[in-house]
Amino acid sequence: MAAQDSFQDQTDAPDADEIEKITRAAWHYYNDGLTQNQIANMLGTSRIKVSRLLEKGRQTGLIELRINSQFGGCLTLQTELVDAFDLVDARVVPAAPDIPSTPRIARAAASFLSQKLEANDLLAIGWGEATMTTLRYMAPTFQQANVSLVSLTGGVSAYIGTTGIYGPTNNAHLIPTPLRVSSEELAEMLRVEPYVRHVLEMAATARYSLIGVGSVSNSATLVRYGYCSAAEIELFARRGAVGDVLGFFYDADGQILDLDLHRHVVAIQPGELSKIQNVAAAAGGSEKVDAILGLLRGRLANILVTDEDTARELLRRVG
Amino acid sequence: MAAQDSFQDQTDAPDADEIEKITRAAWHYYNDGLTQNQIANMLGTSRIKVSRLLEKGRQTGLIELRINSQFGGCLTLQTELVDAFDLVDARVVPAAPDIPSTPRIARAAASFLSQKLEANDLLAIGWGEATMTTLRYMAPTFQQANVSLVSLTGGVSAYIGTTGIYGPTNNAHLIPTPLRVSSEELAEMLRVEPYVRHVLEMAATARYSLIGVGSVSNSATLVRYGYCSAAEIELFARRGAVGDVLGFFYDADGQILDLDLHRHVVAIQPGELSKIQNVAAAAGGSEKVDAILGLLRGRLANILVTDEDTARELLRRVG
DNA sequence: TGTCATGTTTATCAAATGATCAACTTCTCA
DNA sequence: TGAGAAGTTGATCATTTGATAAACATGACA
Repeated sequence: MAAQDSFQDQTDAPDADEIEKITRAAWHYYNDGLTQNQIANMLGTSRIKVSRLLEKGRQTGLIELRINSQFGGCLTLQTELVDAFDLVDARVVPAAPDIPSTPRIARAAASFLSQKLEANDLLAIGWGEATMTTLRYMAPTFQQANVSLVSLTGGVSAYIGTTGIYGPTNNAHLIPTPLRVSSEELAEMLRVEPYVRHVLEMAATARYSLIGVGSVSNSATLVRYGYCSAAEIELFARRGAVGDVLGFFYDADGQILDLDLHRHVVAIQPGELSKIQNVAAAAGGSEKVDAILGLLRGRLANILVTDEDTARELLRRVG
Repeated sequence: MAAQDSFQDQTDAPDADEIEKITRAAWHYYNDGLTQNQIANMLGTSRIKVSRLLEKGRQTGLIELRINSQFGGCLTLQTELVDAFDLVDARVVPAAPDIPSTPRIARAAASFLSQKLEANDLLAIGWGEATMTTLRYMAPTFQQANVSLVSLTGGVSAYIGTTGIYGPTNNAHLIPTPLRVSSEELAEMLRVEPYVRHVLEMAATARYSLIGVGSVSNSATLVRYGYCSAAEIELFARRGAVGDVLGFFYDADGQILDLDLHRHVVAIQPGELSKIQNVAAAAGGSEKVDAILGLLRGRLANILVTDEDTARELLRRVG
């Protein structure tokens, strides 16, 4: 469990006073086109301080760059993806070799969701790195729009933490269990536990959900966080698994496999997930192409946020 | 009429190919944190070109800076305004001496509306400089979300022009007449003209509308564009006028005055305007405080976008 | 109280950026 | 065809900016 500490935020959230300053600085810098020096004079502070305020604003997602092109995102690939896989929507971030794609995809996912979520909406979230990173970028939106979080699986509380970054009035309804427990019996007991049940039922009522996609490899997040052993992964692969959602492995057609593991997972049932109107998957990278293909074929998600290279590969493979 | 040419855009809209490039460059620059040199290499162009693409993106509103603070805008003043005048929402841009406030307010208004408007929505627009500037910043949004425009008054077509900046599929339903015509009879004839009538009826069904606020002074836009003479303005002032919406002058309580002029105006009737759920007024400056106060007291608008100084003055005067 | 550790501010400097001006291309009209 | 206008691209340079490291303040703890 200790390993999950690395899920915590690296930048701490700015307080109200700082938000005010960042907002002011950002306005003058980006909208008014003033120099940092001029802003420093107006705000009665030093130039370097302004520089840092802006940097912090960008990091935390308080300052968001929105690109208003054709379809909100970037490329014609988006429409092609929507058509090819019969999706509700898609976002494709431009290719950028040598830059890790997860944070970029997370940025796009955060931007997408921020745009779609309305005041007092409920966002259901799964487990995984992409999900976590996306949430971090969305923190300011949660405060602003009073969006509540509800978890689809156990193991989420570790990276939501007890910090108040999701605002004072916002509730985060999390399942207070690990993603996987040691026995089938325990898992069942937890699933019927009133509070857990309540959260899972609530999750099914969300208008939007955000999930990650796991690949079937030794470097999968599930393995790195100790939820699965490398041996298990190999076994699943031989059984035809190409990826996982919420801890459930599926084959190339997106059919959930019948695995012991699945009875050890504390999460919403995949069948229940499809009750949610908009299921957005955030994932990219060549190692995840198989997993994403299966996911989309099995209609386990209807919105995809990915990167350009992955999108091209998906379209090549499906065409 | 020729005077209205100055309403035209100064920056021409980028074409599809350029939008693609700008989008790519913007992603790498703002989201990935690359330098313009690196981007130039990736895109196979020169550094200076990238610099210009980014500049153009910012100018046209394609690249939009969104500040996700407390209430989407900036300051606690926003909540105070909402409370004091019983508004639906408010946006306040931070004070910046020596910078003209109209474009800044327009930016904020554009950002606000872009956020609120949904696909296939209809936006009703009035006449005036602030409205025109706001629309310019919103051009990319119109293309993206397929929002249609409908005019609340005559005289709008002059600044919408025949350019395709509002997208190929987007319709702009404009009243093809001046704001004011020379006789009462002509005005009435135009108002009952089927097409004009159709547009006005359509306008009343819009979910959002954007209007400017005119002050009662010789420097008012109405005077500068020749719709009113200085003598008329003086007369209106003596009759108690503090401002105008859509060419209709009202007093300090926001009651529309009974003026000959009003029978010469080709526009939706003020009573009809209030059928629109969300009426956003974009205006600021010390010379407009009286006009805005009257507007809000008479509930002629329920959303205000203004600047910090004006907001403070409004609150001082009402308190 | 002193010392160490932590975080914050301040100076310095190299890198990055936008403005200016010159060169070039493209198009128009005689 | 060629001169001229209008717009686009490229080079140079001053300004702006963020990174680095040093100084400073702050607070915990022996």
